[in-house]
Amino acid sequence: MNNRIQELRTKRGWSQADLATRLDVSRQTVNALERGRYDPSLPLAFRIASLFELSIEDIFRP
Amino acid sequence: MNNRIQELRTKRGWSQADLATRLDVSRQTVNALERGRYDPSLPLAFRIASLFELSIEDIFRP
DNA sequence: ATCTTATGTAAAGGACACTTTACACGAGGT
DNA sequence: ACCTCGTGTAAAGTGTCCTTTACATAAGAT
Repeated sequence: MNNRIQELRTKRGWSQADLATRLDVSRQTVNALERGRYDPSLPLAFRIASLFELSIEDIFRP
Repeated sequence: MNNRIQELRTKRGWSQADLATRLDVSRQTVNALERGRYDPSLPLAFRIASLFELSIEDIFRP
């Protein structure tokens, strides 16, 4: 599952650690998501979409 | 996380086993999702949304 | 040259997502 | 009485999600 997390994060000038804090996950989790090591849980996907004010479908594509 | 899976399934006259087949998961997984025992993975959430022709946000709410 | 910041990665562990097999129960049809 | 169908649940196993701790490296600032 492809995602635009890195693009959306850097567009805002945030580090992975910044984003991790805002999502209430570890920095390693943000790194793993950006590098495609695994997909987020559904609740985390909702937090990501809400933070970036986009729909889940706009950020992730199957 | 709340979801409308049972409502959408019964509206179509499908059994849990019918839905499981269409989603390519076990019947127990459908039952667990409907009963709120756990949330689907993100890929499965996409398959559910696609099957019902709705957005993930229309089916699940945090 | 040293320090800091950002990123990538590893290992070990806990919790969750999903499987298969199996059993129980109620409702309806014959 | 029996059979089938739909649903609920349990136990054991596998893999994924996410954690903490820890180390490595590159780039930039001083």
